[in-house]
Amino acid sequence: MERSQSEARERVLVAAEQLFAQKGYGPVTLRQIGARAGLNHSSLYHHVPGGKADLFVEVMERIYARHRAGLTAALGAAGPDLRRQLYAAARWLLSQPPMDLVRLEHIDMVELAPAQVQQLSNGAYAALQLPLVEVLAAAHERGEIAEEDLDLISGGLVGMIESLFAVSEAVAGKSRMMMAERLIDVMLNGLRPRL
Amino acid sequence: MERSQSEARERVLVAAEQLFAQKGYGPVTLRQIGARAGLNHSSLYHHVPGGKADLFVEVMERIYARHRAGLTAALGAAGPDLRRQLYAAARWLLSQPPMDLVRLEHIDMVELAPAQVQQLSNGAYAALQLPLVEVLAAAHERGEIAEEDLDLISGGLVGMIESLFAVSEAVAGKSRMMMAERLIDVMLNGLRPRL
DNA sequence: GTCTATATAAAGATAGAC
DNA sequence: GTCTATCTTTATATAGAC
Repeated sequence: MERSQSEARERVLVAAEQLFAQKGYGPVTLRQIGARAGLNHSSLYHHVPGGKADLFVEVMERIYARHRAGLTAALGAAGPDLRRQLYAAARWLLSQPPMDLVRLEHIDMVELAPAQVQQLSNGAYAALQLPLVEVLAAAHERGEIAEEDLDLISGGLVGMIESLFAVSEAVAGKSRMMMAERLIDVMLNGLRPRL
Repeated sequence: MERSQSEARERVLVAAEQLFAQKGYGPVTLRQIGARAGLNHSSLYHHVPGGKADLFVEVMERIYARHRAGLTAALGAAGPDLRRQLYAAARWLLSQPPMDLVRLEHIDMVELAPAQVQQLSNGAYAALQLPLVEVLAAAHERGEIAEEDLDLISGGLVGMIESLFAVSEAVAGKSRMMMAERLIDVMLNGLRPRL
């Protein structure tokens, strides 16, 4: 093992994951992470000598890995129908904390070193875009969708679904998943009436 | 005048607007705002006695007012065609700093008092959704769009366009405006081929 | 209106005892 | 591995001179 794969270290990573996913990089303090992991904040440096920034990058990698696995599994379990696949992707994304890639790009990453920024950018693309691009490519080959720029489409879909996290379900009067399904239907069929 | 409408106060509000729009609430310090306004940070309390939180709310109200006016003007100047109207809305949104409503809802607002939260939520809706809902309603009456839930559609459109702020134009190889136009076309016509 | 000086709190990080 | 204690910095906020 290349790192101290202790049980306490795992607790630290889980605690940091919950807090970073919820509030981003800046607002989370090492004392909060330590408290949630049952440790004094100074003990974190034993498990993650690189400090807060290194901890954030490692935790984001874990989040990306889970998203990539979760999205791929959801898409695989949805069967061959594109609409059901996109529903499944939405269900997965809405089951997780918001990724808020705009915040990540414009706020969190500003505080990190360039190499860390590059690492996170690549991870986000592989986790959130690639699985969707694959099913879109298959649908494109079947002639079900016309558009060729699948990166653009997958990004637009993810952005639209994630933006539902800004909507209060109480105010909207329906669940985010219901809203996501209608928006996906619009993306598939278009706002303009079909003849 | 109910407040000290001095020239220095205006400089403070402009400086705060730029910084809050760029980084959100937490990461911005009063010292940064003061420096940009040419004032010691302690002098800010003369112009905004309520401190950082009050300053943020007042500044966000100004941002909302500008968005509402800018969006309405852009839509009006676009003429009667829905596609051109949506293009104009995208051009406006992409000309301004990201609003990042997910961050606002899940991070910034957590640090504010409930009354301030309510005020900001209402302002965001009136600024970003209402102008779009109006043109969508007109198009709906002309029979150009089938979907009835116009709040959902306008929210999805805004979220999709704003999510382009997470995309590097250098990586994508095209401008955000070009991407926005293609996504709007997809929303209008659908991914599925029209016969 | 603006400043200096300061109070108070909390952040990231390190040293060293156990 | 974990702690206490501390260093250093920086944040919001206030008091009071000018």
